[in-house]
Amino acid sequence: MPVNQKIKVAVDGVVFGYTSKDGLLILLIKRDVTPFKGDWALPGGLVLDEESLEDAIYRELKEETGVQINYLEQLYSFGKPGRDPRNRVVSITYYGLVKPDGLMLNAGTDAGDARWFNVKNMPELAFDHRDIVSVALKRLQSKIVYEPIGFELLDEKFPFSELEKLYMAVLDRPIDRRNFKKKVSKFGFLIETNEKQALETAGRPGNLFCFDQEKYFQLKKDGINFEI
Amino acid sequence: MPVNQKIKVAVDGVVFGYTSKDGLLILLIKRDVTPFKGDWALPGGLVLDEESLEDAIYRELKEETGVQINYLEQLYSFGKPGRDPRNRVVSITYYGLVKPDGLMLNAGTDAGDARWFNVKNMPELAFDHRDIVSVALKRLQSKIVYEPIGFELLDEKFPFSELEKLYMAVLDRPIDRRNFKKKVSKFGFLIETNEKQALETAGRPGNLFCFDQEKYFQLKKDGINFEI
DNA sequence: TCAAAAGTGTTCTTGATACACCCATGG
DNA sequence: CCATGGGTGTATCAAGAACACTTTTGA
Repeated sequence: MPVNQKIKVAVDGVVFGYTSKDGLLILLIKRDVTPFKGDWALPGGLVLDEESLEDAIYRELKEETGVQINYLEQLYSFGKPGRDPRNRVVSITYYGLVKPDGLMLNAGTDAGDARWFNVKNMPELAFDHRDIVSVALKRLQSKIVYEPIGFELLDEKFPFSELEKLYMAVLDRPIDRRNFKKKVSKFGFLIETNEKQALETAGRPGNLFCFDQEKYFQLKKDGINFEI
Repeated sequence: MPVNQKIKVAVDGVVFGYTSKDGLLILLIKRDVTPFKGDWALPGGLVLDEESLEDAIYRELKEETGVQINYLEQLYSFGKPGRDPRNRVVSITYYGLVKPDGLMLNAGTDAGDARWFNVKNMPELAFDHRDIVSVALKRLQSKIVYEPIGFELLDEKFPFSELEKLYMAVLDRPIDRRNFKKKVSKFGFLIETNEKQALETAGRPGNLFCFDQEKYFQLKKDGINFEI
């Protein structure tokens, strides 16, 4: 039994954001140390001896980017020898979702080099972070059709078209507006408010909706399952 | 940056088997060291400095149980401080499937204390292994309905009723034989042979079927998705 | 000849898909 | 009054669910 194991444990986070203007976004930081100095990478770092994995990823995200996470879930663990050229590092990765009002960076301490990139227009990434992003994107795509995590990427109140465009951006395919509305409405956790969208552009303003989390959890507990 | 991190990295495996006689089975080993000496636990152990996580779990399963794994997939990583009373251990867990002809234990070196238990009749487990099994079972249940991993729990040739009973055992609910057969047959990767089941009991013997892996991968590549 | 398990089709209901015109607003 | 984007309903088709009797074998 090797008690003198040399493996280190890290956490890394794939944080997604969304705006209809910029599409599906991912949060990266610019490395200021070797290896891969100057390259972009996922936020993350080593786990402290006494903190849980979740605490570690929240701490790293706060320190390095200052974003406010709405949803976080463990993704996968990467541990191939050689993925970090310095030491053997096993990284437990998470993916998170941020609402548009939390996209503002630099609220943290040393977030000077954090930036959002459109997922279709990412730079080269350090380590095996490209693989991690790829797994995260697939997970997001498959999860968003059977749990309403899409709402965690929108403001509290949003026009219906935002939800629709978000799904198109994440799933990367067209969606029929009428069928989509029928499906989503059927579940009953979408509340229509009396307010209307504030426009910056021409076009008819849409009604604002919000997500009824209470009702969703109730439905989920009763065993009703959401599927888009 | 803490370079003197004290966390250890382990792998643990939830290995499922199935026979129509005994139902859905899980592989446990009896601990012969403290802590939890004499209790049952999942097979697993610390990862060696130079081996991949997958190599580690295969090695541990072989050393501790000698089973022959047909399917293996990473499950989840558990890392709460205190889950192991001795040291901080982060465990990357896997779940695996074994065909009935690989159920034989003791082919390994020191597998004297490995045993199969029906999932509905497990003993108390060491550490947080009960939680791990619970996650694995949910994963198996959700995976078996959209990927044909069920075939990895049956012999090469099997009567159709075995497949049906397996699904009932895993999903823990009744299934209509005719509807199930229609669904499964529709995909076209189920081959009917001319052979008939050898009976130990009364009743009409069923035709034997086998799973066409080639065809399945072809269909999958073409983007056809299986769902029971 | 009885008990046990396998084999097989049809009907009905529900959900999925395809599709086009009118409405409210800003410029 | 025109351009832009939001809002809405129906008809067709496919898949899912419910359901019972006949056949083959061992005892």
